[in-house]
Amino acid sequence: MTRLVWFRNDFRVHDNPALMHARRDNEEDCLAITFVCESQWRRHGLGDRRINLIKQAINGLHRSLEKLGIPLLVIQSDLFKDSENDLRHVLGALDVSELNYNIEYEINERHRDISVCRLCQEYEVSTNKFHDQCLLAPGEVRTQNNDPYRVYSPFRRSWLSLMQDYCPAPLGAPAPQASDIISAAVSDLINDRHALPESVSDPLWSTDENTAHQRLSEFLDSDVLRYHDLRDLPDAEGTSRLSFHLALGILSPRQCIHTAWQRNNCMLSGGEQGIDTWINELIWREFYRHLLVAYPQLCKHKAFKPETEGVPWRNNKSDFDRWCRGETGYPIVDAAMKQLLDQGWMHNRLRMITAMFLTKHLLIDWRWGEAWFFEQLVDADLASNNGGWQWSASTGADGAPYFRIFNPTTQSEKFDKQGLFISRYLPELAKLSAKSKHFPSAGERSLYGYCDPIVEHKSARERALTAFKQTLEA
DNA sequence: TGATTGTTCTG
DNA sequence: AGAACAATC
Repeated sequence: MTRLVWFRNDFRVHDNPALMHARRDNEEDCLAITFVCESQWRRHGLGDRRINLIKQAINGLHRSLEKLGIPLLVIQSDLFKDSENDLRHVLGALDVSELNYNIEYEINERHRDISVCRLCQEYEVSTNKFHDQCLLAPGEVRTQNNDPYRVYSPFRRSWLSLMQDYCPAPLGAPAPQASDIISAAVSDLINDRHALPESVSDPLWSTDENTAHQRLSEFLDSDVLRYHDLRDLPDAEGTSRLSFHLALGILSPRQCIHTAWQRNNCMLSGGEQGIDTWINELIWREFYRHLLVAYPQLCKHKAFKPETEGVPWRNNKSDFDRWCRGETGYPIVDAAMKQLLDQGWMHNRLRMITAMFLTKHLLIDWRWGEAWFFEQLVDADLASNNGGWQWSASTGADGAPYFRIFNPTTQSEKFDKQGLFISRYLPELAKLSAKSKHFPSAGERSLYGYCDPIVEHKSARERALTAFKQTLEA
């Protein structure tokens, strides 16, 4: 009998509940399986860069599993429904006892899993599902009324009290599997396949699990102490940059929080300020996942607040394109958008500034921006991306009130005081004084070849206020 | 996890 | 004039 462990968005061998369960003893052999559903991923909006990185992560996983004596069957399936057929063939070819996997919470993924479980029933294969994306599974954190939380602060309070200032230790990696346990059928199946072609590695984003562990310890050994003070400064590299590893499951949130908890004198809050603040960000991550599960409309391009569906978005394609390319004439916005294109990543403060600029100053539907970020980001994650966008657009559960509109120039002066980040991505402005970099004069723009502002701040702000006000207070 | 505007208080 | 504050968006 063979146990399957299905890797989906958890490309790691450490702290992987499904993998550990499949290797709980040596009674049966264990085969890892994963499906490369490129068309499905594109349909979900992932871009080239991220898809390439997933393939790289799969190849890395392949090598890690090899060291553990666990073969990985990589199947290229196109769409989810194709992967179901492909799984059927595997179940037909092998004597499978069980299928183990860690749960994905997005709607298409859940539907796929429902039909896969049905398929397993047909073949008398038991299915074991595990929560690995949150420390407290979605649904476990509820108000006294037994409702899901809609507001962050009370969610956080409740989350912390349920955790009781404790964080369970990560699971580690399973013991290696002896090669003689592997059944002939599995060997035949594996030998029949060719591996996923090695993709070009991305110098900025390592998919290697051990490198991620190193970065985590490094961050929590020193950088985190300045996290509270530096995390809002895009030029400072004050953030962990671990969102990518979390998004692909190269790291688990438990590994992150447990390491932080240890460094924080075994506290989840009320300890060192930097560590507290970082853990708080990870609780935001849990919050958005819990929301996604509690409110399925979030998976279907719906606003959390239905009344905001009436906002008269302008949806001007050429304005949108200028925003995407970083040609709005607001330096902090443009530098940020160029960082996204350059790195497949954007600093969190800049995500808020650019998102608010698109939805408020340009009055363009948050879904356009959400899709662009999702395509470009190496850390693209439906729950967090949607949560952030709906926060900025004031359509979300616990969003910014619609009248809280960032002034991009003020944000720039506050968080990029010397204009160093702006200079990094807009070298044409390098010669300007720090003061001018935040918003160059008309003369300075034409002198250095920088475009004119796409909208005038004050009138754009008023346009957005009016649009929201008429919609929400009608 | 704001910004703006108008008012009062300070020097 | 400019800080400090409150009301409003």
